[in-house]
Amino acid sequence: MERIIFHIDVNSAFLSWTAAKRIKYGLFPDLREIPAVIGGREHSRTGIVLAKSISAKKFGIQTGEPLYKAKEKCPDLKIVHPDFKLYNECSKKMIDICTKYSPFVEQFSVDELFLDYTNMEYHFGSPINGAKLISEAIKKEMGVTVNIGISNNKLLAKMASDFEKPDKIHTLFPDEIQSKMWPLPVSELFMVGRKTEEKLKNIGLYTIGDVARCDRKFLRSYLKEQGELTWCYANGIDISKVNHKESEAKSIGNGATLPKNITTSKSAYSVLLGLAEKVGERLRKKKLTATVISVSLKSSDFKTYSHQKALYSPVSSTYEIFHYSKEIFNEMWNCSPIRAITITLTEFQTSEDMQCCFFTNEITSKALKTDNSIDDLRAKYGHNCIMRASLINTHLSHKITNAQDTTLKSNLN
DNA sequence: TCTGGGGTCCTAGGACCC
DNA sequence: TCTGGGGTCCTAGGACCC
Repeated sequence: MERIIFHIDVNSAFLSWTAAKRIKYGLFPDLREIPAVIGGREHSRTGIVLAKSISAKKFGIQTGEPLYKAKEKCPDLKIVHPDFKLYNECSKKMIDICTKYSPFVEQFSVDELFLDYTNMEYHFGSPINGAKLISEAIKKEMGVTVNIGISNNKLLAKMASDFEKPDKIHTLFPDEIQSKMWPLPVSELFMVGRKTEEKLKNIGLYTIGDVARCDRKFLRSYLKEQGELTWCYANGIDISKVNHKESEAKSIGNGATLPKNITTSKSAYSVLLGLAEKVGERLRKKKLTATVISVSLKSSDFKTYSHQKALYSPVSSTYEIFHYSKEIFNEMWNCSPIRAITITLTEFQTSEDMQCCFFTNEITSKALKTDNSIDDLRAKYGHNCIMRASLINTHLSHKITNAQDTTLKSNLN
């Protein structure tokens, strides 16, 4: 039996959610009705456009471009800082609303989800009708609009939700693929990025239809697994299921682009310590330990290098994460200026497994106790209530600890 | 003042074992 | 001393997503 799958996508999510919150607090005008963007620190080199209003788009402003460039295109542009805590709350709320229309809901990203509507017609009517009910419920309860794509599988539903925006419902059933999807440029196809687009154009494939009609085996030999996938997607083939069970994270990482390029190992260590604190706190919050640590560096010419280390016993304390990332850093750094640093932890075990680990020594358990106390304090009184002496006044601490710690006040201004 | 931050998955090469 | 092939695991890098 054919399934009915919805893909639900919040229109300019970060901007819409922020706008809805401002309106709730009586702050006008509506950000969606003026040239406005959500973006980081305007005067720092890390400030880029994360989301834009429709009128900002009319000025040629694009997601991902530096804020100063956006401001050049539109001097009156309103810039509002992101509030990731709010976005996570909104994401959860949206899932709650959708779960009333089907128990099979899969979160795909902070602002997108899949919903399996199969057999729900009995309760909520035709797929179009069900989609209208969901769209109206989200609008009423959250004050934002969504696009909903409807089809028989996730890929086609996702492609459909990307058609005309905002506040629209589109279908893309298999008999509509030729007319609605094949004429689109190949770059519009899910999982075709810049590199693959170039390779496809090199062999004369410009539209999704070109790819669909090309020989499957040939494309596979040309692009390997990626070729197989692209051919299947171009033909609307996708057998993946809506996975409504929450899947465990496979990696946890934190990184930072520095205000200035780093040229000494001493300043790199400060950054590593700040990142180790952050990533460690997240790991411990999930009651996990990790056995692989990786450090990646971005040089001033935007090339990234990474090294990883498999550990004999799992770690979770800031002390250990810092210790090993420093070791990895020393091994790999060639003294060229560093633009950004990231620490990533993988290969998790639950911390219960670790507690009975034979190798857990006194230093480790002491470090863990300290970390847990700090984590508790921060959970209660906010991240900045306590800080390592070595990080004070480095202004790196500010950069790292405040990266996502935006207050209500600054968001409403 | 060019280009954030957090993820997943795939590939290719090398080490090591039988 | 020089030779094989298959399998697994690890690592670094790269592609893609939002």
